[in-house]
Amino acid sequence: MVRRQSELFLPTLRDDPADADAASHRLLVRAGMIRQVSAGLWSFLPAGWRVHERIVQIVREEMDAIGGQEMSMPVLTPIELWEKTARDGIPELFRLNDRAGRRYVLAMTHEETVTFHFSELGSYRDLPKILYHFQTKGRDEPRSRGGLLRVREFVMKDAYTFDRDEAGLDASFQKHARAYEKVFDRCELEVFAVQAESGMMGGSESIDYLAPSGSGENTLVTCANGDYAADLEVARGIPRSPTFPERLEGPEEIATPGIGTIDELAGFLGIDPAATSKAMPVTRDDGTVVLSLIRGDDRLEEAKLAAALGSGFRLSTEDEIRAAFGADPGSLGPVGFRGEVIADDMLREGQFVAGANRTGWHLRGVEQGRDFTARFADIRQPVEGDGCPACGGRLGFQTAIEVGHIFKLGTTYSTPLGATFLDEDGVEQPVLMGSYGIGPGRIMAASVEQRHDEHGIVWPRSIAPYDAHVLALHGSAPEVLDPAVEVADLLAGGGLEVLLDDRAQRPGEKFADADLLGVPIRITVGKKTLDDGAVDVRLRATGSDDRIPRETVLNWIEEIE
RNA sequence: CGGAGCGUAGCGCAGUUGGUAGCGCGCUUGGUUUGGGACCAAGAGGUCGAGAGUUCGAAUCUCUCCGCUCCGACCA
Repeated sequence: MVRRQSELFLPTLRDDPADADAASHRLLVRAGMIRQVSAGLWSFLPAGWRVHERIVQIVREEMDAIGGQEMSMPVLTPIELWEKTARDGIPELFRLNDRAGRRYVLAMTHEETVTFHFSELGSYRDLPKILYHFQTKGRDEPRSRGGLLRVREFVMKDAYTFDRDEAGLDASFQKHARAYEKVFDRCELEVFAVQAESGMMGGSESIDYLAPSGSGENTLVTCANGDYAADLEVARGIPRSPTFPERLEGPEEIATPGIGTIDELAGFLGIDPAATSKAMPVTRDDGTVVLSLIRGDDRLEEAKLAAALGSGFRLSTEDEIRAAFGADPGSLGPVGFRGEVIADDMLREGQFVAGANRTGWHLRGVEQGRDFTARFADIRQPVEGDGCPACGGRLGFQTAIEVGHIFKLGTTYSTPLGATFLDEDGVEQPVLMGSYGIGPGRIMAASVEQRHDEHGIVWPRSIAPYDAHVLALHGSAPEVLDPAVEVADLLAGGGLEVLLDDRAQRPGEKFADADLLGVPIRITVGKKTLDDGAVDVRLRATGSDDRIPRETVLNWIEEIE
């Protein structure tokens, strides 16, 4: 197909939009692909939608390849379904009423709906199944940002699997993991598959797909050796070993007047900050105060603590702290504390300085087991340069975008929604489910983040808005436009999607717009070369130029592929 | 929801002690141009985010509200 640029709705901008920070935000807006309607609400303009739909098609093909069946479920969902799974209280749910006062939500995901439908099946003979759809999701995000990076309404491909047993669920899960790898390969997107938190989805196992990016919401932790990749929230790093002072037979009180921070404490005592401990009291949702304890030079990873506690929590208030410890924050420690202590694994070995639970006093030589007992877990946040848990190499951090996430849900949804089947023995069993999401808009943004230069976007062929961009310099002049149309038709006849810049604009503006839009192959038709019957072809990715006879352009393109 | 900032033409911005709104880009018309965002000339385009107040007079001062951005909290 040939699209004439003079007809295309493609409002490119010469300047960056004022509030755009992320490269993808900046360039997608400038290239005339997306426009903002309101906070977190974006329209895709024609060229941008073509990219989106090409990604959608790749996802569709890979889903179909693993036996997925495409369907469609409504965005508007009666709230009763969400009440059954106790997800009606999620703050991100958009809620609304119809004229009769019936209550609805805008689906933020479709586990409830798909499981509701699945209940119509009832036999082990119906299993397994893979159902999926592309549908708009609504999420009342407290803070949308960065163009397409985090939005309040977006299209997601969500797939759901139904299996009779763990082995089946595992097989379904692995199929999706492989399909996702293929999707990202085909989109030429660099993506790391990492273990992740299951968050509000529940379930046992999940894999997050993170695309390294100049801008994003996740921090990807990787080892240079390629042995390890994880999201910062679950990553495990091995910090340096502390330099401990001489061992003491028992804890020894020491006055530390006015000292509140670890740096002050370590400086005052003349010791390694890593030989101190930091006490961070938190209050569980049920109101009990728990003491979380980490090494003095570490930071608490709240996601890990939440997982270890198995409940929500918040930092304790000063009043709660005084009531529980009888001391001010800054002098707290595990020795003598009557409540639960959860300590970081790094405190298992050695003697540390800890607060004495007496304002202005600390204890030296505190060791676990002898002086206090605690439950140990990995609750520290890794830092760059930590040792890799797999190989001992150095860990590095990268900003990343979450482009997909797959979950083993088990019976989390099937039980409350009554999705069961009868096995061969006529026994009713809950079906085991998995759920698998991928965001085409985020893939689009991540691709731009990974592939752009100072002039604009550099799309991979697979998801580019067009395969080839034919520029007719002196566009309105028939002696140039006619051969340009010929070239465009030739390419289209060879199966390419072609954008023909037939506008009357000056050459420089056409080149600049072409660079911005980022179509992989550019063919320039101008007076300069037409005398020789030639055109110039340039690859956006490499900037390489070739001058070739215009009738052989298609062969040239086939050759380079 | 906390902190910071910004709302003036399609986009990017200026507007001093309050006196009735401007610049660049873009757009329209005519002309000269045309291989990396041309030039000349003539034009069109604004409830100055909204409301209330102070004032003879408000883009400008006061109050309230709304919207948007960034940081944090949050995040299937």
